Amino acid sequence: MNDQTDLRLTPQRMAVLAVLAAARDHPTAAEVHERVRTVSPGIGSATVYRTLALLVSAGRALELNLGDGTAARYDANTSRHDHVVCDGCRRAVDIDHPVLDGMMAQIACRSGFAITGYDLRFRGLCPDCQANGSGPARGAAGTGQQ
Amino acid sequence: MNDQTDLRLTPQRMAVLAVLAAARDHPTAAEVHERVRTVSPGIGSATVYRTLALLVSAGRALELNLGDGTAARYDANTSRHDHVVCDGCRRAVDIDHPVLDGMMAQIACRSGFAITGYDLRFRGLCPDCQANGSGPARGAAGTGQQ
DNA sequence: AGTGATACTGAGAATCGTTCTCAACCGGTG
DNA sequence: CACCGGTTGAGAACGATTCTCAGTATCACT
Repeated sequence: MNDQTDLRLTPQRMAVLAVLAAARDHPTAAEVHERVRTVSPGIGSATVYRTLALLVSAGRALELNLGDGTAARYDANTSRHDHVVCDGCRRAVDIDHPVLDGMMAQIACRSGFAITGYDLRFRGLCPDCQANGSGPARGAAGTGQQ
Repeated sequence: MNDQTDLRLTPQRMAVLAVLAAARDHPTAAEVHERVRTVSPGIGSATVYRTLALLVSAGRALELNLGDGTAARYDANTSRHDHVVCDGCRRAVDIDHPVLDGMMAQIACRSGFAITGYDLRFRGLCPDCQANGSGPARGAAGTGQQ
């Protein structure tokens, strides 16, 4: 009822997948739409959203929120990894790091939750923004969750 | 421009602060509005949002996103802590745990970012939802970030 | 080839959370 | 009292996302 039960691989879906696979940044749905349109001009935004959701639930893509109220971003790198988000330019960079499995067990034990995963996001200033002396972008300042 | 530089403590603001301080859950802005209204019936939602933003930037409250696309939540517990979010009922529970300071230094070194903080959120099923056998809530299933 | 059944699509409307705009208001000061 | 800047509430505006719906493509049979 969730997997590829009769799931067609239409041109639109292939285009979205290709765009996502080619992206080295973490595009929003709107950005994906824009890029897909260069190759499949008639595609509608609903289709892009639908396809993105499909890919996420099929495990072919990851959805991530930067923690400010901005649009969700998508990542074709589906291996376990985390992100650092720049407070200046909002860019998100992938990071690999030693995992928190031991901590998950502790948390599970103390909270009574059955822990299935975690999201970890670091905040900071990227090298470029440090050089430019840019402060945090307006509109999201001080709004990192915690 | 950020602190209590000429920040009036109006009845509305006191009401919002009081509601937030009394809340043991993590209410959304709409929930805060609803609760404040019982005490200050005429208050508008714009005022609630404004006040919440004010409290956050004054360090009197924390804003948090559950990572699905749902509304931001507010927390009067401003000490450094993280959350476990239930995939069933969407409840968020505070957790204290040994911190990641060492890891922050590593990440900073490897990524070139100047790391200023991090957001850590665990996902799982709370004891109640485990007992009820509830699967993940519809509408946000499989949508935790990363 | 003809016929359903079903999945997929695009357009646009609808929805939700949030912010903006604006006129009215309030409290303190000169 | 007149003024001033911060504050308020209502409602419009906004951006992101989902829903609705009618039209289309595709498959399984015949």
